[in-house]
Amino acid sequence: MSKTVNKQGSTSASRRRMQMTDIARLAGVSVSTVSRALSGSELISAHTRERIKTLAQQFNYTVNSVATNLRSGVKRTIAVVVPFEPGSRQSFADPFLHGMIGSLADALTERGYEMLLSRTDADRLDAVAALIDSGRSAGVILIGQWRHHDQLNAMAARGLPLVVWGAHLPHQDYCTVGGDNVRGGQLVAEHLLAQGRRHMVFLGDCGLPEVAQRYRGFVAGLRAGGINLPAQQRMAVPFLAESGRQAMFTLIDRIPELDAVFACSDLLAMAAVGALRERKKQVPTDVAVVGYDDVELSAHFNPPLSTVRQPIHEAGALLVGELLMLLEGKTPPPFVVLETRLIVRESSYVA
Amino acid sequence: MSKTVNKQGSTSASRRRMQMTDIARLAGVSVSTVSRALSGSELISAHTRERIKTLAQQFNYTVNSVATNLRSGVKRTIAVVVPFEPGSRQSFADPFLHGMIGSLADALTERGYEMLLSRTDADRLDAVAALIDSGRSAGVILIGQWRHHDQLNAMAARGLPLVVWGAHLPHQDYCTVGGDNVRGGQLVAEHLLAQGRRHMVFLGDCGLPEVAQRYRGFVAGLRAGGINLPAQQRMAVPFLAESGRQAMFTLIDRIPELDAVFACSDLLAMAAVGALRERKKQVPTDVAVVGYDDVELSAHFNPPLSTVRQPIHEAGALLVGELLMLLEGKTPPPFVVLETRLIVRESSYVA
DNA sequence: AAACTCTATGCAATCGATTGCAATTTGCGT
DNA sequence: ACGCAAATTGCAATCGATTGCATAGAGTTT
Repeated sequence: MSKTVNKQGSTSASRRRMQMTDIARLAGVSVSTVSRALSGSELISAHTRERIKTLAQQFNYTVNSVATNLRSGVKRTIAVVVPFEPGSRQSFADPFLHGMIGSLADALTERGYEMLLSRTDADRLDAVAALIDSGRSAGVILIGQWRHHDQLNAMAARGLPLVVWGAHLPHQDYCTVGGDNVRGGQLVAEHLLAQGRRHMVFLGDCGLPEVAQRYRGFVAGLRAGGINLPAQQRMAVPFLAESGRQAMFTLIDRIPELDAVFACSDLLAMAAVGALRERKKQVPTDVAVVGYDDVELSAHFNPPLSTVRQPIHEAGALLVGELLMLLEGKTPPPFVVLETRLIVRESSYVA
Repeated sequence: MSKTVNKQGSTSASRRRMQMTDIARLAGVSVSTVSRALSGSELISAHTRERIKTLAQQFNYTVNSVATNLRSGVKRTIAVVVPFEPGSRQSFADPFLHGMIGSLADALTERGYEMLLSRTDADRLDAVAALIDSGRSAGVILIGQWRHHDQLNAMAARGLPLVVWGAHLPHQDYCTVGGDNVRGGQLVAEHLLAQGRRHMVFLGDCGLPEVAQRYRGFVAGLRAGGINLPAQQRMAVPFLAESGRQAMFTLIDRIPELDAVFACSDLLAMAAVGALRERKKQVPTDVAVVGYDDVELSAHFNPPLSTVRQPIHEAGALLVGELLMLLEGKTPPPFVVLETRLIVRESSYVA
């Protein structure tokens, strides 16, 4: 016969899944034996073990991990939570998030964990706790702390296994991994000053801790060079290309002598370049642009984008590592600040 | 007191999770009553029900969905599988995938499902079956069929609830949702011909069904305009920016009279623009570039990128809808081909 | 006050696996 | 052939919930 026949001989609709009892019956042994054989227990004779394993494979049987979890209490699912701004769900669009998710997916797969991806309203972080309380996941990795430092502290106080990608803040009871945002902002300031720029603007919402730190570093760096950044040279924009573009138009009109833009994400920086181009400003000749994150596309942008690199890959591995430590009852470092480098490309450099 | 105390009064390490028996004891009723009260059953008096719900909230109790699933047999987790090319894990980097994942996340959340995100070696798709067989997820949404049409057919024959984003192929037993790739390629051909372009190149790996269809449409469109596309004007590149860049260099050297590029993804198109720029070719004046997907960034690229729009949002909703139909035992349409539009922007249009 | 509805709650089996302990089989010495 | 240890395998309790059926009260009718 060339065509294999459905083992249940059923009509395609109602196929009951194989389960351990079925295999046990087929092998003529008890479920205990099957369970032990499939988990490779030495208690079962090598011969029986192989026979059962083969049988299971033939019938496409895989142990039901839901039942296993229930019985053994071990969960191998980690929730990765990506908050979005209430109102617009759009924040998922930032390529930085994708890089982060990819690197977390890698790190989790490597350690044998599954990844439950969950988008949550940034204002309803209690849903995060429910992911753990309901047993759906063993722990949570949250990307960005947004405006909810206190809520996160409360969750940590409840002992929820939680690690956060974000800024290190004072009075912080939860674990964070993040870049050195202050230093990042400072590096950009120094670079732009060295390029002879004097009239800068900052794109980013300082309501978010990471952005606030970048801003602080930037302002401090400028001040050290004898330059002030008046409030009207800053615009609080969400991480959305269109918002960045609009904000940029406003700033161009407001500050005619504008010669440099520091955007707190590469996405915003790209949008800024677009807006400048529409207003016939040359990048970098007229206006230098620096972004943040160093997403993959930045190197291929036109012109290639100067930016502050966030070590995404390292971050993913660290976040996962720390969460697993928490789950094992160990105490990970309360915060890790990763090294941050400025990558100068053509968008801010005139030879 | 300002600091809240852990309900269990435990040392942070070993906190046993609340469970239904605890709530039952606290309320002085049986677990059955708690179960019914929390699920809002009319069998329980309104008064008791409210009392129990309040209690549960106070103690941060959420029913353990693992146990619920086991007992009720209903699973509310869907696996989304993103294959990567064996060898390089990089294919996750394509922004189109992120858009797709985002839209699936939305559609699933809306319908009350969780999303298990899984990266799998494109050559080991049997892992996909295991996701279902092991009960980790109720069904699978696979992004792209890659080179595994037959394996997918086999899985469908086994009755696995599976829907695929990709091309509609002959002899296909699994459900697909995809764009009209042939038409897409054809639209690009017509557009480029109308722009007076004559020396085109195609970037993309025709080993993948979707790409092959785009290529077919493109070639057909060119032929209708009296132009041939010799094999050496095509390069099989994976969906990676750097590969696109290198391929483009090769093609520029190989075809001096080159005046148009059709890349089978926006990512490749952007990389192509970068390579052209490095070789001092103006886009679109010297060379027109058209991409595929219309990812969010394309509109903000420099120059804004002409591209074929794939209706990602609609696709996500459809994929989820069809999978849920399968799970309910209904029969969804075997394939859906979504309308495909050419978006002309500056990268291929000279006024 | 007995008989009979309802309403609200509890008992116990069940989902599909794991695992400590008991039971059976096998092998070997004498 | 008998006894005993070692090697296998099976029984039954368990994980945390759900749900059909039984039952205890409250209220109504006669």
